[in-house]
Amino acid sequence: MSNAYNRPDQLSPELRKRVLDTARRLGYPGPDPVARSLRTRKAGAVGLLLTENLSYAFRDPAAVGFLEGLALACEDAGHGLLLIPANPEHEDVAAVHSAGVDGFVVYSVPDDDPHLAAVMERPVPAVICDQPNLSEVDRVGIDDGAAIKGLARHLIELGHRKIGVICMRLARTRNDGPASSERQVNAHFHVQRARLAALSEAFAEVGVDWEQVPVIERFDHTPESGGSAAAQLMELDPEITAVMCTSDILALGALSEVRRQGRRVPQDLTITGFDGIDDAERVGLTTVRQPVMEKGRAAGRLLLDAGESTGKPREVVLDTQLVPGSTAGAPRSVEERWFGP
Amino acid sequence: MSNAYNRPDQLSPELRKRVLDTARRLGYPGPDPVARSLRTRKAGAVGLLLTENLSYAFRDPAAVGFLEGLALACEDAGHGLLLIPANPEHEDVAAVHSAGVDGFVVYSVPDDDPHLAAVMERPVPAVICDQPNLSEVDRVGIDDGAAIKGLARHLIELGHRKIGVICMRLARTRNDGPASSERQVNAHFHVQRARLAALSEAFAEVGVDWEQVPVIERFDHTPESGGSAAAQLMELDPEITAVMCTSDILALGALSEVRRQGRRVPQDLTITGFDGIDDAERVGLTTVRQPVMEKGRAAGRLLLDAGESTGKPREVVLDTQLVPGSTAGAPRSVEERWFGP
DNA sequence: TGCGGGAACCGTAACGGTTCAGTACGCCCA
DNA sequence: TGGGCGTACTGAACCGTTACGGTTCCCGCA
Repeated sequence: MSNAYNRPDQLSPELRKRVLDTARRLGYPGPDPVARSLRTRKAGAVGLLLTENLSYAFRDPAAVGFLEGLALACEDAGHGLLLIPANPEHEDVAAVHSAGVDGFVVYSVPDDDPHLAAVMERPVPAVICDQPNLSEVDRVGIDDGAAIKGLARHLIELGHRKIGVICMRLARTRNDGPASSERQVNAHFHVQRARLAALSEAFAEVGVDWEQVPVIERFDHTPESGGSAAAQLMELDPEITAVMCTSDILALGALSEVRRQGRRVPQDLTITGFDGIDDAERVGLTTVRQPVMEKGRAAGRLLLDAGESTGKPREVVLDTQLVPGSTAGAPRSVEERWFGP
Repeated sequence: MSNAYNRPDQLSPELRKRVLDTARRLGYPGPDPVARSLRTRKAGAVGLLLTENLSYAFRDPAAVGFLEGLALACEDAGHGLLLIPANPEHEDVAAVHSAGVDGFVVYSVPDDDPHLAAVMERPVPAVICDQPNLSEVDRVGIDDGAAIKGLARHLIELGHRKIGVICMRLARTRNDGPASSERQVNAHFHVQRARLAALSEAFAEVGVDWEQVPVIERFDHTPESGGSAAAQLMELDPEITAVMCTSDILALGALSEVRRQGRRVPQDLTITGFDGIDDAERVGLTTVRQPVMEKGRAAGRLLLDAGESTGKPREVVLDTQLVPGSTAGAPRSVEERWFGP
């Protein structure tokens, strides 16, 4: 029976035909994939866990790019891609437990996420993308620190010393407003933590005290968040000459809010992003491009490649690229700001 | 054992704790989801079949919107969403056979797609979105004919009588160029067939002979395709005053090609799209908006709602909306075109 | 003390396929 | 003619779980 479907060469064509005909006559719908999976211990699918509502993943261009790459890798290997419904609000891990997959890709979740813990308990391989940075799991990411340091040095060369920062959520608890340096250091999102730490280092090199640099945190990753954060930042410290955002989405929001207030970019204020999404490049945002699609593909390949033998976890670090757009320029002195150039 | 994990109320907390402790000590990783699925006959996942490479789905904004809605519906029901690797080039339906899912959503595939046939053979429910229009399966879609007729009447009122059409692929075989009316009528993509038929009807009402209307088909659904098709159309019949495209992606490509050639839109040429994607509304394209996200959500709900009892298939038809943008205007007469207004 | 009844617990039979050992049979050659 | 061999096919065990019915145990009541 099994042979008739799966190994045509193992039995005579005539018998095979007879078996198949009979099966059809009896209304047999073909081998049950679940039973097969049970026996062969292969599900033919990869699970994807992300920290946000599933629908969010389709709104964020960076996430969509990642998904595209991952889907590509899965397709190449003939595997399905199972999106796991892990609502960050309900701590319901059942979906992770009941996912019939050969492995997990974990995309950008906080290090204390219960869903992540559930994934780690499952006896299947996992690859973590971006964050968290667990030492015992395969990982794909970029050098967040080096990437944003390049951007920081760019602004420093332009002459900026008084900056403000807008960052994404630092923990699972909502905190829309200034992020204390303690909160920054203890952030549960490794990527944000690394970027902030790198910024602090870069500016320390030119004598800027990080404690004096306002860092505004936003829970929701939307342009609106970026806009309101920019407003808050300018009110908090009108002296700042540059706003560095840890994502393009936030930066685009900030850009439009700043312009709405009548300030010119970059003459009055410099704004930078991070990611290199299409819309950012379209409007000329100064940012860092990271290969989001390639990241997804690398994650998929890492998971599906048999080379699981080596004891220590593998790590793929992809290159990034500084994109000098038109939203960064030299800061104007205070005199210039008041009396013109 | 099973009870300890799944029905805490069926046994004393003390025993439950003992069982769980022992299980942990023995390195038991928790119930196996595949075995559970086999026993309970529930996979907790919905399969999605689309006609294109998986990665395409993440490039087309309309498809992304659909995915978002579908993911939302799945999430609400606690189901996963399995993207099935159905490469349209290889006719390998194994992936459909080995998908452990409770049902399928089929999105916009040709009526002769072997993957679709494989889905129909599986003893699980299915919902078809957009196309094809099989009589025995639940369906979600829009009234393509009525929608594009509205657009056609809009152009007719403006005075257009000589139009050209750019449409998406009509069959699984590549045909980049004019589509004979026979090919139009026999198109394997119901949506395209319906739209072309409706256009022909609408223009017949004002005495336009459809045989004289050039219809350019493009296999790839990209702006580049739209651009080259527009060029071909203008060369084929320089007299046309309007280009109607069956998608926004094609229309945006056509728009930029037409402008590149130095013609003004809508003064020299009217261009229309279909779908209502963000970019289209951003540039003011005259088009028809369809609720893509809602479509995904409706498909998911239809599949997951238990109301499977009724004998005949259910059908959800969503509303569309004419979006009069700035790319449609009154045609200029031949004199005007040559000698100015 | 005996009995009814309910709660707690346990054993076992599917679920549907794959795999592999084992059997039957035909054929060749000594 | 009989032994050996290879091929075609069959049957049974196993994958890990859940559902279900049976058994035990304990308590209350007559």
